[in-house]
Amino acid sequence: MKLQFELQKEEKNTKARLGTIHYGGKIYETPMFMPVGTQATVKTLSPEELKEMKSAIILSNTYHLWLRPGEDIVKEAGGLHKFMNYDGPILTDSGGFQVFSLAKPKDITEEGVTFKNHLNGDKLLLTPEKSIEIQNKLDSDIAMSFDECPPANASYSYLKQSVERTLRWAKRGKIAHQNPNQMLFGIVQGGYYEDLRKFSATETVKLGFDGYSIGGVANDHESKENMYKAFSYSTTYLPKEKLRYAMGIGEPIDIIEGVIRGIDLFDCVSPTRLARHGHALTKDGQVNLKNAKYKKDFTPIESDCDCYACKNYTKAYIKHLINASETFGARLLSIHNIRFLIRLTEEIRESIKTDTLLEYKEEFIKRYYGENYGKK
RNA sequence: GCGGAAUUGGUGAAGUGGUUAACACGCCGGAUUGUGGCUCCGGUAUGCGUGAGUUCGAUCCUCACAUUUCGCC
Repeated sequence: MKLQFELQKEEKNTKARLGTIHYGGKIYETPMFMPVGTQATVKTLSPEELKEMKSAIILSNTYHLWLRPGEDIVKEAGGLHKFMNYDGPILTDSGGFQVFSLAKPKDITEEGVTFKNHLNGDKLLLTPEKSIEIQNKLDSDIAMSFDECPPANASYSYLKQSVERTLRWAKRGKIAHQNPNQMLFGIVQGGYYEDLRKFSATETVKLGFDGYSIGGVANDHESKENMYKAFSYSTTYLPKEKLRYAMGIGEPIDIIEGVIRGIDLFDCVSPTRLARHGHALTKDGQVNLKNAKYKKDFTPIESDCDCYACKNYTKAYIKHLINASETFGARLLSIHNIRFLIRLTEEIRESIKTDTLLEYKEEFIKRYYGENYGKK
């Protein structure tokens, strides 16, 4: 059962889009936030809990499942859905991000990327063909092309040759792709250079993919403007009828700005990572529950939130769990933070329906950042 | 009662006769954007039991006292 995307509406004042994803007899709406479950689990959460918070697509990772337990074991289990008991759509990242996080530039060749297995030190070679083969066996619903995700400070000349190589890798991956039930996305790179993004997007589109990802946008912590430009430079050259996915993007404001620039899908580790470190996302900004001022705060994280954590537990209790390193605290905060981002996309979709996304953005910023927005 | 040992921050403790008293935990903050890592980065004793003395200078040396602790009667 291959996933189907339908574009439903474009907002009047921005490039924002409303869409539907048909999958397994169910309909999901875009723009959408996708929780990350690198090792075939969204850390601390069960699939039932994810459904309860209206999560749809979740992510998993080729590199990690390749190393452990191994793609053949997942295949023998009946594929990733059966293995982890998740019947919603699953997207797998190709291992491209691990090129960024684990490999050194000299480990990257035309053939592929040499990694040092972070579990035991073994030397491993991941190629576009291998990445696709693994994803075929995992039987995810959306596979990613194997790309190079260069660092934010990469030079123009490096990015240019990197973009060209990622294009050649995309072509090789497409040839290797064998799973008719699985979508395959191409990835647009090119840093913050308009001509490189344009080249990368148009050439990737020529190869013909089921959807398009925008990569290399989540590793610059200096300039949000650059990130937003990279969104625009990419989506401008992508076909309207296909899904667009901003890889690794998940700060609330970045999701809003991404939607405004025509992006449909977002994923990010931040809701679960922040949760494990004691932080809660709220409409009034990020809250650090480790702060002493919450010691006697017997109110929920957000009184108007419909999540399991907010309906049943107080900040003081969750703070205590986090301070005591109890995993239930991380679970409650993960539930809240993911639900927060999903609720954000629900509100974004409502404002696209009424063509009021820009007003929504202004109100969101005013409340989330107060007077300080832009001064950071 | 006699003899010995000890006394450094919230805790466990290192240390030196001379600019800012190590380290760890805790505590107080901050970070975190296609997740190796409950991780990373800051801050946290104007003072080294009390008093007196020696010395240019003492947490460090001397004496007294207090407290704790061990052994003996």
